[in-house]
This record gives sequence, structure tokens and C-alpha cells, in this order.
Amino acid sequence: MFVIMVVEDNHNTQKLMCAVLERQGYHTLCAGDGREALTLLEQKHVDLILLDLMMPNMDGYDFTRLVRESGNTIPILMVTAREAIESKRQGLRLGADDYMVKPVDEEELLLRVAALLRRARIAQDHRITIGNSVLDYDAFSVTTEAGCQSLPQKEFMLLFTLLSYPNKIFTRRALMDEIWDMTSETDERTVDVHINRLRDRFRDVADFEIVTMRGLGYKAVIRNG
Amino acid sequence: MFVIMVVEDNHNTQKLMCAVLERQGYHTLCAGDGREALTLLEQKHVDLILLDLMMPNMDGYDFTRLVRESGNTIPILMVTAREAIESKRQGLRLGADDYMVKPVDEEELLLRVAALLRRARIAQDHRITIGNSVLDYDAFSVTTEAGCQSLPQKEFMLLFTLLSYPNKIFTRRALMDEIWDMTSETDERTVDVHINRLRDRFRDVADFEIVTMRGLGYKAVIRNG
DNA sequence: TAAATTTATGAACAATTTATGACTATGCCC
DNA sequence: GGGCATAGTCATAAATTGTTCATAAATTTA
Repeated sequence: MFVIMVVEDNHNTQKLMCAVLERQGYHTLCAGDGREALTLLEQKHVDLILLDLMMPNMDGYDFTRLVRESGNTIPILMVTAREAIESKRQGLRLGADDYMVKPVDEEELLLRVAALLRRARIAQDHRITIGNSVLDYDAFSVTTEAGCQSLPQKEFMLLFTLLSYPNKIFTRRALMDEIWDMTSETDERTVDVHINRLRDRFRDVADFEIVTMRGLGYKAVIRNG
Repeated sequence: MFVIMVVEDNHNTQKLMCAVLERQGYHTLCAGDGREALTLLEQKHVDLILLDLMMPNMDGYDFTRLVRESGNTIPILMVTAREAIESKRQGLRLGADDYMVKPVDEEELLLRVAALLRRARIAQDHRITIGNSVLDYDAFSVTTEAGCQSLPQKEFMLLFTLLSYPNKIFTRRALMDEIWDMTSETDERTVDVHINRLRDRFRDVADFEIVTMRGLGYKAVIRNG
């Protein structure tokens, strides 16, 4: 099973988080500050880091920067108090993968952890497999029963993003933030055009489908049988 | 089970409330004033706060404000003496979710607690489960024995709103305020049409039903068995 | 029971959102 | 430069959703 390291100086919060995670079946490791966490990271196998931003000795920012500078791409989920919410952008820029605001809702925590682990697994082998179809991130290629084709960047990223979280509805804005840029000026309707091209391309593929959620956005659904 | 924190300086009242709640199967935590309550809130998991308005050290208003400012959305049920009833509006504005007047009727207390917990659960996971049917707010979809379908926004919001408070009667105006807009110019009869479409859609679903309250509005009722 | 009121329902219409094909611009490779 | 391939824009078609309206049905009131 997955090992999650909880880095948090408040002992009660630490215990609570570990309890929640272990109840879900994860193994946990605890560290009280950034130094301890770094040491532990060298000694043990860790799949994901749950990181409090405010800590003695070394805070979450410094810790994240050090981890990333060492070339480690382990998923990091940052947690912080609401007052510090402005630092979201900074945290993400430094290399955190996701971000939650205290107090942390138990269910939401588990959802985000699961999502990050899934994403990490996908990121690790750069590949999504759905039925008889395979998306290869390194080649921007999609192999289906009908054969293998490489896709234009935008089209591939769209499909890859949607299929990374099947059934999840993405607004056009969310897709653009993820694939284009937070600050992209491009018309949201452009997404429609690319979706249309994808549908054209995979009209005969039985494994997945892009569904319009009118007024909301798009989602990918995986067809069974 | 749910954990309810009773914040109340009068020891007898505190014991009585805890007894009532525990008899119903809730776990309880006690705090004698706002400071104590805040400390406890950081250390333990709490699902709902039952809050006396008049307390030493920190009164209910200040406490509520502090809790809300920290980003915590935990349900708060305020209790106060009748003389202070004028403060109702202020209490709710500060972030209390409901309000009761002393002396508190036992049955009413339990009803309100249950309602708030239910509402919180819905707000938390954006989902309502009724028998074999599930409403998913994020997908605007309803899954029943007959399968899953996504609904148009107005229809979904109508059903979701009604089912958030089963048996509660909503006037057409209340529904429009909630779903359309306070200032919507749309004819109230439009609600009828959407209700009609919902009934069509779920005619064969056994779990719930929309009932006309002639001269008043509509309510959703949950069928058992 | 008749009249008045309220709600149900189907159809028409309006508004909004999405799909689609054509077109333009840009950059890259030869 | 010419030929591609990709990305973006736009106009228009198509589809879906939302609203209104006329009339039928149901319920209440007188």
C-alpha cells in the first residue's frame, strides 16, 4: 500500500490526520518539522507528502523547494490556514501539487490524496490505459484498436486531462487553466473546437467518449463492454 | 457517530443538554466558555456546536465570528433567553446556522440538530442519497434504479433544493429566490412546468415524490419501503 | 352544484449553449 | 518561398433548455 508522510508540528493535528489516513488503509510516517521530514525522506520509501505550511526549523516553502531542487517529483499536498490563502500561487509555483485550506475536511483530504496518487501513477509511467486504448504522454500518441496516431499538443493534452479523471466534469476555464495557461486570453470556445476534432478522430473507438455537460463543461466517460 | 460540542456556562443546563443528546446517540463534548470551546475545537473532531449566547470570557457572538473567520463552516446552533430574541438576526448574520429560544424543548432540539447535521453533510459532499437514488450536485445527475441521467440545471436545482429539506414546503417564490434570483422577473408558473417535467422524468422512481401543496407550493416527500 | 381559484399539461416560442465547417495566422521543414 | 500541420477565430447550424401561453383538470369556496 501507499506510504504517506505527514509533516505537521501540531501533535494533535498530526495524530488526527494519520488516523484518518490509516483508517483508509494508507501507511503513515510522521515528521514534526522540515528537517526531520528531509531525513525521513532519505531513509524510507514515501509515496506522498502531506505538508503543513507553518513549521518550526524549516517551513513548508523551504522544504518544498529543497525537495524539488533535489529532483524529487513526489506529490506534495500543502495545508495551511485560510489567512495564508494568498500564498497559494507561491506554494504551487514552488512545486506543491495541490493545496488545501485548514480546517481540513476529512473526506476532501482523502479525495485529494487519492487523486494525487492516481495522477502520480499516471505521471510515473506517462501512460493511461483504458480498455484497448493507450495514451502515451511521451509520444503524444493514442493507440486504439484502429491503430496508433499521434495528436497535436492541445488535442492530446485535452484528452489526457479529461481521461486522467474520468467522469469528472471540467469547465472550459479549468481546462484552459490546466492546458493553456492561467492567464490565457484565448476564447473558451476554442476548447469546443478541439473537443470536436477529438470526437472526429475517435468516433469509432469504443473505450471512451467525451460527453458535453451543457452549461457546465465536458467530461470523459469510460465505456464498459 | 456525530460529535456535538455543547458550549454553555450553566452547569445544570449543560448536563441536561448533554444527557438529551447522548440518549439520542450523539457523542458530546462540553465547554464552559468561548475560550475553552476554541481550544477544544482545535484538538478534537466536532460535527456541530450547540452554543449558548451568554457566557463569561467570550460570548457567543464573538465565538461565532472567530470560528467563521478561521474558515470553519461547522454548523452552529445558537441558544438564548427569550429576552434576547431581538438578536436573532444578528446571530444569524454572524454565521450561526440556526437559533433556538430558552427554555429549549427537547424534541425540537433534536429535530434541529438532525436537520443541521443533514444539511452539513449535503453541503460537504454535494450529494443527496435517498433509498436507491443519488443526486450528484457536481454532475447535475440523478442516479436511480433505472439508471443515471443528467438533468437540465433548473430541473436539477429544483429537485436538489426540495430534497435537501424533505417535507418542507417551498413556495414558488422561495424556490425562485433560491434557484433563479431574488430579482428574477420570470413567471412563478414556470416552476410548475419544471416540476411537471421532473415528475415525468421520475414517474417510476419509488424513492421520492414531489407533492403539490395547494395554495402554498411544493414539497418533496421520501417514500419508505 | 356552480363559480372561482389553483394547478397540470402539451405545445409553441424564445433564449442560450454547443457543434461544425470554413477561414486565417503562424511556424516549421524542406 | 511553398507545402504542411497546428492553433485560433468566426459565422452559422443544430440542439437543448427555459419560458410563456392556452386550455384541461382538480380543488376549494360560496
